Amino acid sequence: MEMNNIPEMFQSKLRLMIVSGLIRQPLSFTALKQLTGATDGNLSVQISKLTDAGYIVVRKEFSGKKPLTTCELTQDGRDSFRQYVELLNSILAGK
Amino acid sequence: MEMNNIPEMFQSKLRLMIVSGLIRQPLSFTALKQLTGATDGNLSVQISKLTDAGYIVVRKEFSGKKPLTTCELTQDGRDSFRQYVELLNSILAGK
DNA sequence: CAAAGTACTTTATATTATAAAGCATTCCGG
DNA sequence: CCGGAATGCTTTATAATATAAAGTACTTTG
Repeated sequence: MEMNNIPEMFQSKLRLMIVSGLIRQPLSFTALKQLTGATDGNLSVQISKLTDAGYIVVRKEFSGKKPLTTCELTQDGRDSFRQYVELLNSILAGK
Repeated sequence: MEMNNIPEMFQSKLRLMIVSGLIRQPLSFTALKQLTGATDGNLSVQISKLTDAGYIVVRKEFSGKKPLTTCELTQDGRDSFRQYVELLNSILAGK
């Protein structure tokens, strides 16, 4: 069935939450942590995977003397998410 | 006596160790930590003081995804240290 | 069904910074 | 001279991220 089309990247709740959070605007690592309630390590890993997949881009800078990591959805990530939702919609509609 | 001429910056063993360590070449935060055995917090604070005093400069960058802090002696810091040693020499020599 | 492979999560540790708290020293006034 | 106030250094805790190792779960396969 269509289920096989579900992209790897959306088969994790945490990654789904990250992408969902980024739909409206870019968010910092800290903001994503609060939003998702994930542990530092897990969040870091999943951000890396989304980055490797080209779904998000990460910008690193120093805010004063401390590191600041900001995540933003790419057009590709946005499109993939939209397609994924459409897929679910069509499945719901009985295919 | 001459003792009053001892610069503020050299009245702390840790700062003295930091400056001493930097005489030969720049060192990273981590290297200074190993060299001095200081705690992170203390080292960070004393590096800030030396920076504010213009004795060292700090460069911050990302080494991969992690922050890397490198400290280097300024000409001013080097000169001050030299003067300080000279002062001690003269005191030792009986003024 | 057991063994193996995969993937996600947690935990510990690494890099630094800041803030708060603890200590020690010096300096004052009485 | 004694009891505080003022200073300054140090430690401790916590914050911002990353990586590696260990734990857990699910899935695939013989």
